[in-house]
Amino acid sequence: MTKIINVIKGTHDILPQEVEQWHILEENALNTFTKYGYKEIRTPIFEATELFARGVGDTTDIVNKEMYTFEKSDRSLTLRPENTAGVVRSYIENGMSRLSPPVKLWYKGPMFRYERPQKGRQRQFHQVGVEMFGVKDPAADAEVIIMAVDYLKSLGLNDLEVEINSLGCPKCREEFKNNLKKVLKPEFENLCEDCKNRYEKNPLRLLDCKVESCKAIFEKPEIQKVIQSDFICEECAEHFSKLKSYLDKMNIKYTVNKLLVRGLDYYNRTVFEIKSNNLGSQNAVCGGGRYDSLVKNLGGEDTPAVGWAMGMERLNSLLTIPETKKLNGYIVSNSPQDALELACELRNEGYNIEFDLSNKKFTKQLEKASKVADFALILGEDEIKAGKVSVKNLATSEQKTVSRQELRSIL
RNA sequence: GCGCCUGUCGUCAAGCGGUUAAGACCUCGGAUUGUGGUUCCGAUAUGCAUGGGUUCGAAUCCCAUCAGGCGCCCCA
Repeated sequence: MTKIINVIKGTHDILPQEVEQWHILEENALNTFTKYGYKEIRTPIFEATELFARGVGDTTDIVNKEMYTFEKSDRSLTLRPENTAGVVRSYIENGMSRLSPPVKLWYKGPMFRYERPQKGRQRQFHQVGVEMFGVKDPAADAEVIIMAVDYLKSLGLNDLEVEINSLGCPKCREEFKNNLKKVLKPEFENLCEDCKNRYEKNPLRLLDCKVESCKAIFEKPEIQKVIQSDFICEECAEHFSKLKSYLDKMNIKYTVNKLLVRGLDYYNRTVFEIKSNNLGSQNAVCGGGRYDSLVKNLGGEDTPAVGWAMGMERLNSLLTIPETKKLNGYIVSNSPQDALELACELRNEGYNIEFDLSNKKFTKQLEKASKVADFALILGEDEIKAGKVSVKNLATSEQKTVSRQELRSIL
């Protein structure tokens, strides 16, 4: 037997029985984001590798080990691992800084990361996300978070936890990093391998380590003192406290998590995640924050921005599978020509109609009809002769023989 | 990239060294030549992820590869 070809590791088919859920995610996204004045943007699935190296940051895991990069005509191209860099590129390239701020954009689509697949993590996955450009005020941060919660509510997801934190600006963060490194230096040799790595790469992440011996080290008073200190500068602190008060006023429940640090380099000040307890270890459905220097770093005008992305597969696994919709009618007939005629006629008027194309036995056709449709439209010899059709309600077994015009009032 | 666990029909599975590889659902056919959803019969794995090895004998034991699950890292 010829060998079959399988899907690539970390990718999967979205089968017909699952696709209805995706429609729900997409329709609710369009409706919710439109309410807030967002417009959809669709950017290419691959971009210049440099965009991600400069945009996402070349010290990040995403850029260092997770990108699908290939060469074509002497160019280095990469399948997008996330879409913020692409949207920013488009914002700059299309002169959107000339539009009156805020510029509000949303997107959905596949992203690619070369990672070890597990639940809630695949190599090709889908994100829906939003980006708002041009507003420095924390009202923007608040609105974006509120919209995320609103969207999740529209999907029936009410009990998710919103966590927020402030990373400060590059300047105050640098100071904190240095203090942290200084106080941890004597303990460096006692840290786990991962933490030794993080010490150089991203000291903020150290605090989140799950290894017991590391946790014990962090408990030491002189280290706790640094961790607990409010390292962010006055301006950043004000931004953060305004955000909190906006959220309070809008009755958005959240917790401040000082250990919340996002792995993408472009974030500053506000970062947030929305988590679920039903997702295993990949428990964040939504992640985002402010990235005030990204537009400038990619060659645009200095433009503040804030946004988030949600993993659609993760959202999906939290939703209950909707029942598949039944057809309006299934035509039962041994005359394919008449069945086809009636089917086309009704379909043109917007009805969902199917009929048997292989001329199966009457009982088989009716059995099929009962499974997939609300009504059986029986078009036998007698009906054809009389120019009528017998309509059977498959839930109640009621059956009437009617003219084709009368049919519309029943369906 | 690392650690632990798993892999039997389209799906869910029983089997744990010698069986004709259970069973259920789905699908298809029949009982039922124009009346379904109930019922009853029947069909459907020369095969146990793939490749090696151990053994008189392997779905069952061992090794490798591939794939999946969980955790770490990281992230949506």
